[in-house]
Amino acid sequence: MMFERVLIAEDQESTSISVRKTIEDLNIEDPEYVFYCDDAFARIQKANKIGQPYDLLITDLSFEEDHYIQKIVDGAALIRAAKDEQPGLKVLVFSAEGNPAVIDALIKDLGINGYVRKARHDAKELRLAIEAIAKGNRYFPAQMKVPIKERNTYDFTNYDTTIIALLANGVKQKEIPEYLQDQDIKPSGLSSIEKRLNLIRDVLGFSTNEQLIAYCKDFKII
Amino acid sequence: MMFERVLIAEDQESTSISVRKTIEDLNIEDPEYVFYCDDAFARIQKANKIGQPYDLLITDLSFEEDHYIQKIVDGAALIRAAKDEQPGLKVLVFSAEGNPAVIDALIKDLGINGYVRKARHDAKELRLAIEAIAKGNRYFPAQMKVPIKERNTYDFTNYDTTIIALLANGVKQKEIPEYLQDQDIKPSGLSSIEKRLNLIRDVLGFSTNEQLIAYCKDFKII
DNA sequence: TCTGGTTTTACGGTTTCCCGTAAGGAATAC
DNA sequence: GTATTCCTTACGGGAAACCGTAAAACCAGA
Repeated sequence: MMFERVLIAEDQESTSISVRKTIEDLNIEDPEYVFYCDDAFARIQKANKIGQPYDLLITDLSFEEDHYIQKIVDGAALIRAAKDEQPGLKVLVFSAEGNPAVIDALIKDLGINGYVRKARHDAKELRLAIEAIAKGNRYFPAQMKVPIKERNTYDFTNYDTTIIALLANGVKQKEIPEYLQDQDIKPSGLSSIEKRLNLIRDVLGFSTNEQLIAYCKDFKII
Repeated sequence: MMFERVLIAEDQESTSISVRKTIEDLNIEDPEYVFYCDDAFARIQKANKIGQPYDLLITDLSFEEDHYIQKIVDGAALIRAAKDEQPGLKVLVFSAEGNPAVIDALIKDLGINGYVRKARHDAKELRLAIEAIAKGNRYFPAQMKVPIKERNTYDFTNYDTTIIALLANGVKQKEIPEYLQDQDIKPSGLSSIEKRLNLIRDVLGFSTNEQLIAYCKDFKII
């Protein structure tokens, strides 16, 4: 039982065209497509109201900002809003993001039904993913089963990222307490900050703050 | 006078499909396409040898690594190799990369003829760019004229990036001299390293190494 | 080979960071 | 109320980074 009503949220025109083509190759007529998250949500909302809800949302994760100010600025927020409006909506994420932690979070927190990485055989994969989801299955890249072990998992709290972001902005460690006090963030003592950084470095096996910053940039933690 | 022989180097299948479609819409028959840089270079080389060189190369910048080990691993290297083989070859870069410094380097160092950013209206832009290049013009995003001023331009040498990469890997500053000696990189004195870092931070207006690492990660210098 | 200039290195003082220990404070249990 | 525990902060010694200065090495050209 193939889908009938599909919505594509993807800001890159060229990618959007390809996705549409893949959909049409599956004999799904008139896939709808939008370039902004806000538009996507508006359509989902309206379709749901008039009793003709979408069967599947295919969405990118990162959307470029431009002069049209948007309420929903990325795919994760769109999925959250969409599921809120229509909990049963199937969601397939199509993104270049390769960080397992990010994908894992989407699966766990947002309950997405599939993930296809923009990569060498993405068009073929997209087709397989849609077919799988149509059958009630889920579709995730094969590597997804492995990487859970290899993660030196440390859950960065808001507190952690605040401190690390300050360091990355050139604030010296001993100046951080005043910054935290300004924003009423506790603990603000220099010792607490030192301890925290020490803990993080220790858990991740790092020896310097420089290494930590590099890591956080690589994994988009800051 | 439109192009006759076009080669597309793009590893994302979905994007490749769209680019081909755009080409065909311009009445260019049988655009060739490859998913690996090495394949692209091999075709350019062969075509040149038999006296039927390509008119235009459309290439991405970043190519995903997989189990096929490649000699040429990114678009910049491909362009360099291609221009070496066939200096007159027109090159259009089609990439998600938005950093003006990167694009500028391509224009200055590699003499590319056009750049289209993977973004909201990229398919339309791609068409315009191809038409412009076919007429002997160049095509670059409108914003390209502005950002030259806003750059705190510092030209990172190999030496600089080596040091910074070591820092980002957790090597302590005072340990760096031995690393450099192992690789016969001079100067290797701790003082020289300190001076160099001091200079870089100074030019860019940074106060800490952490800030420098963050910057280098953001701009893909390391 | 000498000389002038540049680059590299060595050295010291100061600041910052690192890290262990202990003192202070707040919340909870008894 | 006070004991216990947990979290936060203060302190101090040692290591590393920072930064200016001066000595040493290097490298032209005469």
